[in-house]
Amino acid sequence: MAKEREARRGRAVRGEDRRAEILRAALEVIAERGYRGASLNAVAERVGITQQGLLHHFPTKEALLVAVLEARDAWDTGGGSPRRGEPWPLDLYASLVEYNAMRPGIVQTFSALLGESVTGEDHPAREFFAQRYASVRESTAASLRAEFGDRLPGGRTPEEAAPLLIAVMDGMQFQWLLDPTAVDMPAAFRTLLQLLGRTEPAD
Amino acid sequence: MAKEREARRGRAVRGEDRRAEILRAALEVIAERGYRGASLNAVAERVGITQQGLLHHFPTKEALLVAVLEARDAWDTGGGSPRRGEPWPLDLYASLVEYNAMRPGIVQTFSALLGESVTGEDHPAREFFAQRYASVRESTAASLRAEFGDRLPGGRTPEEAAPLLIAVMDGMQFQWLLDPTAVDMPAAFRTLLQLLGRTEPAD
DNA sequence: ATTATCTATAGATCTATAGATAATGC
DNA sequence: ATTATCTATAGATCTATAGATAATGC
Repeated sequence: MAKEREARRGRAVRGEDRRAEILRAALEVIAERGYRGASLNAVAERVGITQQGLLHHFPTKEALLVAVLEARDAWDTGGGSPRRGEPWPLDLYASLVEYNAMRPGIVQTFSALLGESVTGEDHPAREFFAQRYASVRESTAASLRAEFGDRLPGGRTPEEAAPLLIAVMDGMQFQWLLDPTAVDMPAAFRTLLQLLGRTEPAD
Repeated sequence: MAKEREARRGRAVRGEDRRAEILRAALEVIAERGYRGASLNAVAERVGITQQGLLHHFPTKEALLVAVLEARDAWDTGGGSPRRGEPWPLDLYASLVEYNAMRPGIVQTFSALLGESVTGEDHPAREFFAQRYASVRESTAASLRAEFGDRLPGGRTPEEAAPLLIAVMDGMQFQWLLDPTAVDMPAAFRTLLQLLGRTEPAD
């Protein structure tokens, strides 16, 4: 095991590369055991260094979690942030759901962190998620308003509909993680969009 | 602290009473720290006994969790199980959401456990939630079918709509726990029910 | 006699600090 | 000189077992 350590090879992995490796490993371990259950040692082992070696790159366990959360933020708003500039078209939300349906690892990590974050005011992910949901509700409402105006065809305001859309995404993720064959996340999302957007009942 | 222990008082708390006290304390501690983060000692302290005293009533930490899960099951299907006999009327689901909106502690405990349960095949709550959701999807679909027949007014099947309703409940709970002022759980649920049930758009 | 608790403690972890050693980049 | 890792280890916990003591119910 120790023989495989990077330092033994041609050259040690430096700076940003190593950090990225550690973040990927942390994401995996958190998916499997949650943040509280994820030991620094388990993450380090997966990278092939010691737990103390890991702490050279991230001085505390909490710093590592914060970096994971920030990486996700950059990652899934990477193509273009819904926070600045024009609101995303609703189609893009549907694509994101389809994208997530192919990435159980990421979905599992963030569902686990979301669940943990509600335990106690002091959980290090709590503030992150509270702000994230506020921001996502806002940008979703903006997208709905851009598409439909101040009232959706069914009579709802964008601010009423936005939390519903987000709740369906999150709720479906849990059902899907527990039994991927039981539910169809993208279909559920499209159904809700269609219910919100239609004026006349389907035939 | 030690002076307050039950054994010092007139008579020790016996059997079922003590078990109920421990379950209530465990529910609280899990809400605050999750299952992995909940130490037996923290639970025992809240009851006023030692950690070893607690293990007399529940031989392992996992046994305690199982008992908490079973208590919940009995608790919220207590008035009449949706699994046997007639399907619940949809109004009752709406009432349950309103009921939950008054009980952040319970909601927080089970949201935290749901989040943890998706981490790893071996999490002791995983099987519980997998079966629970299968069962709840089934009984919700049955309720929708009893109300609307094989197609809802909007054209959805009960089996399509049921996971959506459940997802909205769960997803809204997370948004609500992170910021109770930001969302209205019962209103969101009623909105979705109305969208699913209506034939004509609202005026 | 049984049930409820306690003290003592084994045996695993876990995070983090201290300080040494080795590799890299000027 | 700086960066990356390692060994050693302190100091907290945590779950669970063993065995003693006290209270309760016949």
